[in-house]
Amino acid sequence: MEQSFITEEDKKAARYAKALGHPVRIFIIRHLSEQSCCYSGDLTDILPIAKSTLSQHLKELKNAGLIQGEIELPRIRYCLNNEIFNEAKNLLKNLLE
Amino acid sequence: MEQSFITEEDKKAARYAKALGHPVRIFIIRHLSEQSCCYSGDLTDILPIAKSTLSQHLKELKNAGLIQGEIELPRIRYCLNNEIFNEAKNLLKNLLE
DNA sequence: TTCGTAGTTCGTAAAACTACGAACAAAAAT
DNA sequence: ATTTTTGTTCGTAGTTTTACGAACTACGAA
Repeated sequence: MEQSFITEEDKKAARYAKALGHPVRIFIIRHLSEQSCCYSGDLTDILPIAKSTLSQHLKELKNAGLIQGEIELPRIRYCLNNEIFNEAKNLLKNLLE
Repeated sequence: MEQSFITEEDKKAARYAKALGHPVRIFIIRHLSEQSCCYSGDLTDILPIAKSTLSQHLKELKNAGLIQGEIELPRIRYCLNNEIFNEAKNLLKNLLE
C-alpha cells in the first residue's frame, strides 16, 4: 500500500459514469442528445415510472452537472449542460480510448 | 405512460456505466488500458483498500464482462476483455456522440 | 507435512440507491 | 377564491453497494 494513484480525473469520470449507470438516466441523456431539450412531462408520458421517481433521476443528472433545468412556467425545460457534458464525454472517451 | 422507449442498448450502456461508476474501478480499467494485463497484487500494492475490497471491485468488472482473469499460479492475471470492452466503448461513445 | 503466497468468500455494518404514493409549492386559469 | 397544471420534496421500504477483517482455498516451497 504505497500510494493511491487514483487521480481527480478518475474520480470525476467515476461520478459521470455513475450518473449514467441507470437505464432511465441513459434514456434521458439519449433523448436530450437527440432533441436538444425537453420537459419533464414528456418523459413522464413515455417512461413507466412514477413522476417522483423521474424527478429523482433528473436530480441525479443535475447533481452530476450533466443537465440543467430552466423554469419556463408552468413547466421546466431540461437541456444538456453542454460544457459539463463535454467534459464527461472527453473523460470517458479518453478512458475508453 | 404510453410505452417505454428504453432499449436493450440503453440497459447495456447503463450496466457498463455503472460498472465504471467507482474511482477504484476507473483506475483499474485505466491501468489495464495502459499496460495490457496485471496481477491483483500489483493493485493491492498501489491502492489504499483491503484486498477483499479490491476483490469485490474486480468481481464487478468481471460480472460486467469488462475484464477477465486467467489463472497463472500462484497468481491471477487480469486483462481487459477486449470484445466486451469494445462493445462498452461503442455504446458509450455513441451515447456521448 | 508444514509454511508461505495469492486471492476469494463469508459475515457484518453503514451508506446509498430505487421506487412508490402522499403531501406540498408556485403560478396560471377559471 | 378555487381549481388545474407541473413538478419537487417527504416518508417509507426494500435492495444494493462499499468496506473491513477473518476465515478459507489452492498451490508451491522448504
